[in-house]
Amino acid sequence: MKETVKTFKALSDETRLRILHLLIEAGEICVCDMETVLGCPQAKVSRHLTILKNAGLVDDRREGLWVLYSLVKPADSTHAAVLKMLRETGGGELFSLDKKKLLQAIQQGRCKTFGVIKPEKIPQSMAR
Amino acid sequence: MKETVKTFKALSDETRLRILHLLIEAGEICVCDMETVLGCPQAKVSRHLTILKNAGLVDDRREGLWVLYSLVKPADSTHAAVLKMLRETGGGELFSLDKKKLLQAIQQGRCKTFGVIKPEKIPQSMAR
DNA sequence: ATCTGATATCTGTATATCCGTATATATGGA
DNA sequence: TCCATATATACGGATATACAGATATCAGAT
Repeated sequence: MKETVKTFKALSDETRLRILHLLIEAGEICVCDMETVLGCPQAKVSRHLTILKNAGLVDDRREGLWVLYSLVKPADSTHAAVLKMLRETGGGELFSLDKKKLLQAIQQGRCKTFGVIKPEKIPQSMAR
Repeated sequence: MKETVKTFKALSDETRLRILHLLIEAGEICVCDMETVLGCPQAKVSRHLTILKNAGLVDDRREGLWVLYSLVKPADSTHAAVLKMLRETGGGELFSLDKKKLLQAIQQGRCKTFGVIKPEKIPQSMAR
């Protein structure tokens, strides 16, 4: 049950929920794109990503200069249920704005992930 | 998304998770039975119940001297998903002990809810 | 080796949360 | 009305968390 508490604590912050919903939408993106979309300073984004990683909710991998984050493949049933719940509930209005901002960043060439890092992996919902 | 954060914060505490699992198991019980089962002081239980109530996760109703708490009928999809998740994940070892303690309290006549308040409503899993 | 861009960590401060203890409120009975 | 039981709330201290700003690390290019 201790682990479950850790999971819920990780989910108890608006910025972290926005990040998770962004990852649901985009699949895998770099930290600087999160800064762009969320409008948060770099240190803040990085700190929250560390928390999500320690809670076992996201994975990271380095790709050149960048670090790309994505949702984990859920290991236990709690995580699976949590991620399913997040997908189902959608995130509300604030996240709709984030999604719009990501789309704009892509269209205006300000998105690194789908601009220069891996343009071929752009998700359906974001492709023009 | 603000509401979602509130929900997760309410879930980010071991005592509160134990209470929720207890309510899943017992259906509706009074505060003093929770004290007995959880082994927590009255004020602590009451405080956590207030937090769960403010988060919209539990309902309460007065029955004479006692106040009986139960899980809400979920209003929105986030709550429904959360409660479903709690039911599915089961709560782990610590809660198994709580369940045992509830059973013992019933058998030894120390449980108010199913001893004097509403003995006819004792759940299947607890009946001898 | 040095420079630059991207990301992570440290530090101090403000705020939030949790807990134990004490006190208040509510209900029913003598 | 007074008492006993059940529950809720207020207060103060300890710990945890979030943030901004500064600094450190890391990878690649020159």
